[in-house]
Amino acid sequence: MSDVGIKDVAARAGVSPGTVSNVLNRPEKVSPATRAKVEAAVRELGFVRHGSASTLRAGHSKTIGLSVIDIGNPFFTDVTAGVEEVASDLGYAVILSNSAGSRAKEERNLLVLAEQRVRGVLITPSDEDPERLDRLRARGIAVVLVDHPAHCPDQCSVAVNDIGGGMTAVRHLMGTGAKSIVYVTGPLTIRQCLDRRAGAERAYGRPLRVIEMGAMTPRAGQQAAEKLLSEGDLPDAVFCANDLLALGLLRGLTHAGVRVPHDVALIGYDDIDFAAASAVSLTSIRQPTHQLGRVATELLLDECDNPATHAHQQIMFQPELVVRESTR
Amino acid sequence: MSDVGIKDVAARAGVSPGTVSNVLNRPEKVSPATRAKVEAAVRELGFVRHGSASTLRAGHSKTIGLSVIDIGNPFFTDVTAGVEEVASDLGYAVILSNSAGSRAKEERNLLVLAEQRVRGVLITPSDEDPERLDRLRARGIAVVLVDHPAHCPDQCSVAVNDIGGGMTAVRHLMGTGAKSIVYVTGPLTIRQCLDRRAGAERAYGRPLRVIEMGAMTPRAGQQAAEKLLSEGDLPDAVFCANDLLALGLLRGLTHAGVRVPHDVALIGYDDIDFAAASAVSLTSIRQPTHQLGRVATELLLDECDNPATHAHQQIMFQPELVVRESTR
DNA sequence: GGACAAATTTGAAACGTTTTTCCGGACCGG
DNA sequence: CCGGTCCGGAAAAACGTTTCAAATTTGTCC
Repeated sequence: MSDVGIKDVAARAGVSPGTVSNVLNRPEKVSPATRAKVEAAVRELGFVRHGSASTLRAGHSKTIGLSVIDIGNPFFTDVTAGVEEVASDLGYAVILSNSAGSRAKEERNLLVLAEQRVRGVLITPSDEDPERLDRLRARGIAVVLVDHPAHCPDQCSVAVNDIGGGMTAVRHLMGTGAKSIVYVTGPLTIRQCLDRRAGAERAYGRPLRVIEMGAMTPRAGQQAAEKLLSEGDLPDAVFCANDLLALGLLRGLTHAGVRVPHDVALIGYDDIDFAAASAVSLTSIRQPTHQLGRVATELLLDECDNPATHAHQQIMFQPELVVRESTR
Repeated sequence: MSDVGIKDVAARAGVSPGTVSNVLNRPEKVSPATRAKVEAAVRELGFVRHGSASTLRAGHSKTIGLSVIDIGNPFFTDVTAGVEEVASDLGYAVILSNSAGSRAKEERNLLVLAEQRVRGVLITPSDEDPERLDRLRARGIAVVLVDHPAHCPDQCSVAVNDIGGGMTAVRHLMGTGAKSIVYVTGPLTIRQCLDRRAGAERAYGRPLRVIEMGAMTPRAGQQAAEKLLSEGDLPDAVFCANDLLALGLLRGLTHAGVRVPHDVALIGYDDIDFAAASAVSLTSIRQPTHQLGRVATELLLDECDNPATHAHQQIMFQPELVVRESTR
């Protein structure tokens, strides 16, 4: 039942295998009459093309790889959803790999992708080292950087302006009258955290008081609240490097009897779904996550399907302020 | 640079292609000396096996498919993370497809998976119709049902006891002294929502007052709060079919000045990360989501790699009550 | 009606592995 | 020292497509 090949279809339709292949791949090259015959045979026999054979002979596959840093983070989930949408529409399969913050795992995953002969790879690199990616590209696998600006103009990238986002956040806080502002962040080895701080300080005009946590989770946010409270003098406002931190912080402050936004204003980053749903809804910097995934995939597939006309682009989206209760 | 094949390696190592293949696939069949030579050649030439050629000849691939209903839902995200972990460990690639609740899209995705000749498929079916899956299995593609009990004993499935979970939830609420309880749910066409209600009513001893929403999102939860408030008499407790609904409801109630848990106790379902982080932390029914993904993948790969000894299993996990502030 | 061009279709040779059969030599006991 | 066994490695035949040149049919124009 399973082993219906192109030859069986050919026999059934009374044509040669080559013609069947043409019907499958260049329908316009074959006369309507035979095309109909072949399509009927395909349907009757339940023929399904053998992707591997096709890939082997044609030299390229219908799959792309997606390598993210943390599939559990709603940010990446949204990106992934966007990627899957576009890829699926164009008949591409998406091979998902999660580097889980481990450089070694990322490396292993890229090897698997190379073995699968993916057409291209979408990746949010876990560090700045471009060497692994250059190796992929040397293999003829297109690479598009996601949420990371390209380091050179010979490749595509899709990112969001984190410096601008940081500026917007702090400008908004100052607009509500905040004088003293604290920046609560994840590891400052992460480019996003760094850039957001840089933007924030540019708007602030001088260095910010920084609380750096080891992770960017609700739990870490709650710990940050304790730290903030134990340090004594409360700031007028807090800028968190992402919403998970902000939600945890919000909970920690509320518990200690600190009222948000009355005592302390609070702004997050990412505008994940839960930002609007928390007890005090969270002002945040919205990133076009879904769009990020979609555009990155479109760029990648354009590079694959139209290598001749493809022009590499480094796209930078602008984030957007979403004002809610936590800063009102 | 890219096109180093097994022959090139063979030439370099001074052996035949067949021997290289043996080193790659059955290292124990080849003498240590030649194995070392071949491995050196592989390293020097940067050889990467051509997965498609391998699949074509060997008749089976190193990929599995994962078809989920909504990649945006933290529940599925956790499952996906578990799947990816196990698959990646065993050298399998995961092709992700998101049916987004659409039967047609699910069907298209399954076709793509069939073309890719995946070894097996993990699927949370979007409806009860087993026909599509039987077709896959007729093709020799193993299928494991995720978060859905198998309808017949000739296949594997991994699910969580939703009836038991519903019972646990309502028993807990009654234990805190609640007399009147409302069930806030998503569409009752969804098996999970139905089962949870069934369990809840079994514990309650009579039909529950039900508020059925069109979606299972925070927004829908907030609308449910409005509905609840407009209907006048507040219950002692509310059981929500998932945490997203519960978080939205919590926000809606809090806004209206209703105190949780003092005026109304509240329990959710899933125990997503944000349940612990909300302003009033949420009591919930925890499902072993990550485990669900892991075990399902282990079953699938066992079925693929040891077809002889494999015994189909229908695994049913028990959910677990996590008590937090919203019911204290 | 014939000649030439265009449009279709054919047939066979790849693509890079795995697998199976087969062969030469090393090793063993008698 | 001989015959039989084993073991490691070689050679060649698949696997199911796509592709390309060649062959055939169809169509056009005088």
